[in-house]
Amino acid sequence: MDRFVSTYTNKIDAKGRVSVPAPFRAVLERDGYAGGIYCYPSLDAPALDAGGERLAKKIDGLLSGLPDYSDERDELSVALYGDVQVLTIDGDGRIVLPEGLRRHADLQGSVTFVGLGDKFQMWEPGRFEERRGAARAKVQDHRKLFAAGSGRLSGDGDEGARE
Amino acid sequence: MDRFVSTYTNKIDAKGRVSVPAPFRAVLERDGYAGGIYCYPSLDAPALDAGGERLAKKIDGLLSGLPDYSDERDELSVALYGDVQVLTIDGDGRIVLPEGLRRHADLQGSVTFVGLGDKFQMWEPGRFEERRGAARAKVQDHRKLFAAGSGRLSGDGDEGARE
DNA sequence: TAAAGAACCATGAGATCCCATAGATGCCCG
DNA sequence: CGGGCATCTATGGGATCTCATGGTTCTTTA
Repeated sequence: MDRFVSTYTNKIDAKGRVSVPAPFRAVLERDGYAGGIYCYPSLDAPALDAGGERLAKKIDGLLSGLPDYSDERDELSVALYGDVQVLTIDGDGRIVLPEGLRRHADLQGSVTFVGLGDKFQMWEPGRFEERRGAARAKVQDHRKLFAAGSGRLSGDGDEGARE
Repeated sequence: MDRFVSTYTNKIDAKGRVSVPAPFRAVLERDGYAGGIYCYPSLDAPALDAGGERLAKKIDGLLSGLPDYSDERDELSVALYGDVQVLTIDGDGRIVLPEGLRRHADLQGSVTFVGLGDKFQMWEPGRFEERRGAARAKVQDHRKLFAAGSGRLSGDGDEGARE
């Protein structure tokens, strides 16, 4: 199991600490954990993106596709690297969320960790519920496309009882 | 054949544990069991979908068509990965159903496991009977389409029993 | 030296493991 | 052919371990 999966909600304590869900920590270690996780504001959502080495490499990969010194690359570099913070995980599996990041995602009392495969996001729990609803609706819309392609993800419903 | 087949009903004990039917466990092992089964709410039924590595790869496949770091991918990931839970099977072949999943399928005293080939579903026994009845009626209507497998309709029990 | 940050300890709830029982099945050997 | 033994599965309960969380102490630095 080497991907971030599922969602967990943990509390932020008085000092701004939050426990990273244990399953996520396990993934990070397998991912070549180098003392800290990479974290930055999501480009298109009031949330934070985070991940380990694999995520960092992926960002590198995106940039390497663009010519050096191009405007596009500069812009993307700033967008992707500019706001990145390396958060260290303490002995008890907790991170401290810096003020800036917390503000972007509007995090206060607690944080919802959402696995997205090779990275995860941190959301304000209420906001995340909205987003989750939208995401589910979208999956419904696209189900036919999925079904046509690589097979049925979830062909349940009335056919569920077939044998 | 390593497909999930037939239906079984097992009890949920006081701690929320349920035995995964032994034949299903056998299939999971052949499927490259990696420490846990993937489980998520069915999109359009009060049931849970579950499976092993093959199912996980299928989900990966759905997303692999979308570009990294696109809004769309993030959004779909939330629904596809965010709702997934990895349930570990203990030494006695049991899993624990988390509260959220149990609620979606309205599971209380016992669970009906339904094999669907690549994956299986978990239903509240009563609800499943309703579905099964409806499905049978439907199949009767379209009998000719299934002419080749005419004998199978009522033979679920026997069929499933052999492995 | 005061304030901030990092490492360390404490604890309760929940999850996991291990053992015990019982019913069912199949097999061996008489 | 039949009795009994071994096995496997589902299920229950107790012991143990993990994790999230809160608090305290030590370090660093301004």
